[in-house]
Parts: sequence; structure tokens; C-alpha cells
Amino acid sequence: MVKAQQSGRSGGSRKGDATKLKILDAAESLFAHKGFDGVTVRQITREAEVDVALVNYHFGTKRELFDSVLMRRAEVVNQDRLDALHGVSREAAPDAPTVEAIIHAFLEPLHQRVASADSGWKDYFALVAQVNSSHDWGGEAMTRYFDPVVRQFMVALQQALPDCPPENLYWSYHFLSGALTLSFAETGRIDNLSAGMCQSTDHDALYPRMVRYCAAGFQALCEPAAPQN
Amino acid sequence: MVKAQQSGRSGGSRKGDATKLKILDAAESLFAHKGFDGVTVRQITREAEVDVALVNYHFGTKRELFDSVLMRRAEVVNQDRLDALHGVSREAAPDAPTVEAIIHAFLEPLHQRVASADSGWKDYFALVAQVNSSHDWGGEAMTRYFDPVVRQFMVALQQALPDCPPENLYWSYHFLSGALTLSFAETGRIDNLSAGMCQSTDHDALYPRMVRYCAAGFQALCEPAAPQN
DNA sequence: GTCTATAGCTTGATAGAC
DNA sequence: GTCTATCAAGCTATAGAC
Repeated sequence: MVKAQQSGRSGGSRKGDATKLKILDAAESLFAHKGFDGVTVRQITREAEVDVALVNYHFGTKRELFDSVLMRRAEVVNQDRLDALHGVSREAAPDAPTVEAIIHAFLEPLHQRVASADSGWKDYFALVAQVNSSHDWGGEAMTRYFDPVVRQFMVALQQALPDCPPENLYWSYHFLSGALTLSFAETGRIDNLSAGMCQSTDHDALYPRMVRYCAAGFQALCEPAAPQN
Repeated sequence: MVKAQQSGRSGGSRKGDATKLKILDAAESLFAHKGFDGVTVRQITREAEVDVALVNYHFGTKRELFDSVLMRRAEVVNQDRLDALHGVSREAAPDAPTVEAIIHAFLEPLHQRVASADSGWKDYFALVAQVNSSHDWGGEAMTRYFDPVVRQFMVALQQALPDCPPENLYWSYHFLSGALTLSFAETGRIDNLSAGMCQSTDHDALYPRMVRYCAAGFQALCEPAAPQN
């Protein structure tokens, strides 16, 4: 199988780059709303206004296109998170940053991106929510795309909570991950449940509550009375 | 469109009942692992060892079959939860039960079912996790199947935390819901992240930590210093 | 209730012309 | 890089025989 040649000077824009972007954007939006199997390659290319065959030329199989969609913004998120973590570490030095500050460094980059006008990021997080909850490849995919950076956050959290049993830190992160991905998926369920008092899309209401809720959870699992092995 | 006649004395088992059960079980397992669009009716009937046409006869369309799968165990969960809620309310009377007791009443029925040998329940919770995270119909479906009972829990929680702003209770429940559905989906991500120290399938480790984490989150959002409107 | 047979489409993927 | 044309396979849904 021959892959598209990106070739040429780095950063240079060959003719096909605009096509690749249009395909990625259309695929992101459609996958986010209907899932991998709920979308056909033909729908994607129709939405992108390019020819069907170009998916195969630029990305390979449908599955490889899906992976490209996931990868594109994962790299941005990971870099943002590392920058934020280094920021709060520098501010707190020589002490370790607080739990709340670390959680803030982990979540704030997402909050920023979603609050921007770019609807691509909303689609992306809706997609990540589905991947994270997928029994069959959720574990594998999230580990691959995000966990290298998550590991660095776990180290920081252990320093902030030196007496916390490591397994309780992992479980705490796991709960945060569930709350986080569901929140950014904007499913509208909380709108229904609360009869409109709360709204999935109201990230200004969501964000401080999520940070506080999760920080309290971490701390509760790090107290001496918390469940041990 | 003609629906299958269940007819006859209630509780009586007509010939087709075994077929219906085989279809429901196979559909539950396949939908849980591959999602609605990732499964074909033919795969379901092959797994169930029944004829293709019988799905149409007993359930109608593929989507109606999916709804039947969701409905079957939702009714059991809802009844279990109500019984548990009434139980803790009775024990605490005339006081309101504690937050932790109410959360326990909400989660324990799931824990019991998953800890049983029946793999059907594991499949079911993996399926619910996917539905809950679905941007397009997660909100609608969860509201329909589970929120009538969730509302009764919200009332009990408000009584346990009378000074808590209602919107903070809704957000807290929302975070719990994300943690809960992800946990019961058993994606194996925490296994990878923790290098085997924690396991998705270890519900005895998961359960007490989830209750404590979420109870602490609820309480943190009900303190005077918590985010307000 | 169950099964055979089939209508009418759509799918992912790609070979080959330009 | 892009597009036309096509393939073999699979799909949902159902009419009608038993």
C-alpha cells in the first residue's frame, strides 16, 4: 500500500494539503456525531466536497483516516497540557503545586479550546468521549494517544499527595477521566434532567465545578481513612 | 407494521419466547462490543442461531431491537435503585439519609449485578456507557430510560444537603454519571496506565473508591465556598 | 413462528485514465 | 493529485410458503 508523499520542504504546502484538511475536518465532524461505523467514506467525501478515491490516496483505509483524526488534535492537547503543568510547577517551586493547580493544568487547555469559536474542537471532544467509553478499543486508543502525558501528571500528583496510595491516585484519575469526557461530549442530558437549569454547553458553569469536584475526590481518596488494598 | 403478538395468559411462555431471548442476548453482547452501527442484523441472528427474518417479526427494525435491549435491564436497574433508596430512607428516618448512603443506594445495585456471574450485565453496562457518551442521542436515551428514577435521587440528595444550590447538585450528579458509566464499561485503560496495579474488572477495589470520591465531590460543591451562579 | 428467497441498495477499496 | 468506473461483498427489510 503506497502512502501519500508529503515530501518537499518542511512546512511547505503542496497541492493536496487543502484536500487533506477538508477530509480531516469532515471526518472529524461526522465521526463525532455518528461514530466510526455510523459514517461512510462516501458521506465524508461528500461533506468535504472532494472525490471518494482521495481518502484512499491521502490516508489509506477508513480506519487509518480515523486514527489520523484522533492524532491531529491529541498532539495539540498533549503539548498544551505539558506547558500548563510546567507553568504551575514553576510557580509553586520549590514546593510541589497543589492538587487543584495540577488538575487545573490538566483541564484548562481543553476548556480554552472548547471556549474558542472553532467547532472542530467541540467535535473532537465528542469523538474522544465515544472512544474513551468504547469497551473494545477505548483502553488501547486512549492509552496510545493521551497516557504518555497523563503519566507525567500522575507523577506530579503523587508529589502533591506523597502519602496517597498510588492505586488510589489511579482510580481518582479514572473517575476524573469519566467526568471529563462526558462533560465535553455535550450530550444535553443534564439540560433535560435539570429542566434547563444547567446546560451542557455552559462551560463557564461547568469548569470550576468540575475542578472542585475532582480535587475533592482526589483528596478524599488520599486520607488515612480512604479505602486501602 | 405488525408487531409480534405476545398474547395469552400473562407470564405464560409461548413458543417464540425462547427465540426472543436468544436474539436479545446476542444483540446485547454484540452492540456492547461494537456499537449500534458496528453490528449487522445478520451477525446477531447468526450468534443467536436463529433465522434473520425473526428479528423483524419479533422486534421490528434494527433500531427497535436496540431499544428493546436497552429497556430490558433498565427496568430492573430502576426497580433495584428505588428499593435501595427506600431502604436507606427507612433506616435513617426520621432524619434524611447521608449523601454517602444515597450514593450507595444508587450504585450498589449495579455493583451487585456486575459482580454476579451473568456476563449479560457486563455487556449491558458497556452498552450504556456508549449510549451515555453519544453526542447525538446520549442525552435523549439516558433521560428516557434512567432519569425518572434519577429525579427521585435528586430529591433525596437535596434533602440530605438542604443548603446546596440545586444546580451544583445536578452538576455533581453529572460527574458521578461520567465516572460511573466509564467504570462499568471495563475498557482496560486503567490497567495500562497503572501498569497492572489497578484493574478495570476489579469491582471490589473500584466500588468503595467510587462512592467515596463522588460523595466528597458532592460535599465540596455544597460548601459555602463552592462555585455559585 | 419459522424459514426461503429476493429486491433494491450501499459499502470499502482500487485500477487505470488524465 | 484528481477523477471515472467498477467490483465483489454485504446490507436491511419483507413477501410469501410452510
